[in-house]
Amino acid sequence: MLKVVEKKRVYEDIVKQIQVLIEEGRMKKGDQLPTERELTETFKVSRASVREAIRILESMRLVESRHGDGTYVIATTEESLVRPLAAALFHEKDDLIDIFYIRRCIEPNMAQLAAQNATADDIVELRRIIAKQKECIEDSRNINETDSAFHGAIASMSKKRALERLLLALVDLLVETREEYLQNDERAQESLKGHQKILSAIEEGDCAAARQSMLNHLDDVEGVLFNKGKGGGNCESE
Amino acid sequence: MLKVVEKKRVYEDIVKQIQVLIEEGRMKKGDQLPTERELTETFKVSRASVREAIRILESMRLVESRHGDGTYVIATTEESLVRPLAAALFHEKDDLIDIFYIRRCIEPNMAQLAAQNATADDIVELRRIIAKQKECIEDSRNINETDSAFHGAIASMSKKRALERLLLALVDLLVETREEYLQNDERAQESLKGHQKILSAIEEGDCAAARQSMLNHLDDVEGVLFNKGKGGGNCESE
DNA sequence: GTCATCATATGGTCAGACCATTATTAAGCT
DNA sequence: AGCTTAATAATGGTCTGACCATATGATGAC
Repeated sequence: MLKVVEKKRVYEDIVKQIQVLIEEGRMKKGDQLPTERELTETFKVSRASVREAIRILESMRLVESRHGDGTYVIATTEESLVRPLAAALFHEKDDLIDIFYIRRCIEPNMAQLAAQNATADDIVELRRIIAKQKECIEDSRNINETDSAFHGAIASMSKKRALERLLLALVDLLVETREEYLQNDERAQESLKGHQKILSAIEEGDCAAARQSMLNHLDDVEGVLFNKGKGGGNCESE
Repeated sequence: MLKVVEKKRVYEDIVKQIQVLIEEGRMKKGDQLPTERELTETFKVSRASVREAIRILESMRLVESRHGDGTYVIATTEESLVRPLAAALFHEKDDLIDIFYIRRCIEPNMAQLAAQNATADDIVELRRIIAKQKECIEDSRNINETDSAFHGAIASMSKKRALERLLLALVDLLVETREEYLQNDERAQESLKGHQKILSAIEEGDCAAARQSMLNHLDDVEGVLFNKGKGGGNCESE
C-alpha cells in the first residue's frame, strides 16, 4: 500500500518544500525567503524553476515578491487555507449580508454540536475567553479578537474540520464590519451577555438552548448591523 | 476617476489576457492553448514569462499542462470560482460527511428563501427540471445531473450569490458520492419524490414546509449514504 | 491488420546574461 | 550632528538559446 511517487516537476517539489517550511513554523509571516539565486544553489536547480515555484506560492497568497527587495512570507498555511475560501465567497460589498446569513445558518448548528461534544477542557477554554473579553470591556479595549476566539472555539468543538474552516473564513470576512459594531460599549456588553448564555447552555449540555441562544445572539448583532427587524428570517425563521 | 495602470509584471498581463479569453468563451473547456513557443511570438515576450503565467493559471485550476502534449483549458472561470472554495473545504476523505452536514445546515434555509422569493418563471424552471429527472429515471439514465440542477436552481432562487456559490461547491464535492447513491433505481425514485414535495411547498409559498421537506430530503439521502439513523442531528435536531 | 520503431512537436529544465527597482551606504551640504 | 542627495550593491524581472523528457502520430516490418 505504498504511495509510490514520481516527482515529475521540479517546481512542484520546491513549492512543497517551502510550504512545509511555513507549515512547520520555520518560516513565519514577515520573514524573507532566501533569494532566488540562493534557492537555485540550495535546490540545485535553475532559477527559472525556482521562479515558477515562487509564482505558484504567490498565487496561493503564501508569499509575495517585491521587486528589488526580496520575497516574503505573507501568511500562515492556516490562513492560506481560509483565504481562497474567503476570496471565492466574497465578491461584491453587498455579499457581506449574505456572508452573515451563512453564519446564521451554520453557527446555531455548531453550538448544538458543541453542547453535545463539549469536554471539561473545552468549557474551561470558553470560560477563559469570556473572562478575557470581560477584561477587555472593563479596560475599554477592543473585543474583536476575543469575539473571534469565542466563535472559533465553538467551531473547533464541533469536531467538524470542514465546517470549522468555513466558519473561520466567514468570521474573517466580517472582521471589519464587527470592528465598527463592537466600538460601542453597550453593544460590547450585549455581545458578552450573548456569549455567556451560549456558554451556560453548553455547560448544561442543553443542545436546543445552545442552538437557540446562538441564533438569538446572531440576530441581535445582525439587527443592528443591517438595520433589520428582529428575527432576520421572516416567515417564522426557525 | 480613471484607473491609471502600471502593468508591472509581464506574466500578470499574460494571465489576465488568457483569463479573459476563457471568460469570453473564446476558449472553452478542453481546448488546447497555443504552444508556449507560439505564445512567445504572440505576446513578444520570453518563454520564461509565458511559463510563469501558465504556472499561475495552472494553480488557479484554469489550465493544465501535459508534458509532450500541450496545455489545455480544464475549467470555465465560473468553475474556477467554485474550485478553490471546494479545495479549501475539502482535505481528507472523512471531510465528506462534514460537507454533507454543511448542506444540511444551509439548504433548508435556501428552500425557505426560495419559497418566499419564487417567481412564476422560477417555478416553471423547477418543474422542467423535475420532468427531465422523471424522464431520466424512466430511461434508466443517471439523474445526477438533474439532481445538481434542481439544487442549483433553488440556490439561485435564494437571491444570495455568496450562498449560491457555496452550495455549488458543496454539491460539486459530493458528485461522486451521489453517483453511487443514485445508481439504485429505488433511491432515484425516492429522491424524485423528495424534490416534488419541495416543489409543492415552494409553489404554495409555504416557507416552513419548504424548509422541512428539504431537511427530510437531505436526511433521507444522508441516512443511506452514511448509515446513520434517521434525523442526523441527534438531540432533537431542529 | 497489427505491432514495433522512429520522427516530431510539445512541455520541462538549464545556464548565463542583462534590465529595473529597491534599500543601503557614502558623500556632501547646512 | 542631521539632513539631503547621489552612488552602490542586492534583488526580482526578463530575455536568449540550448538541451532533455515525454506523448503523439507516421512509418515500416511482419
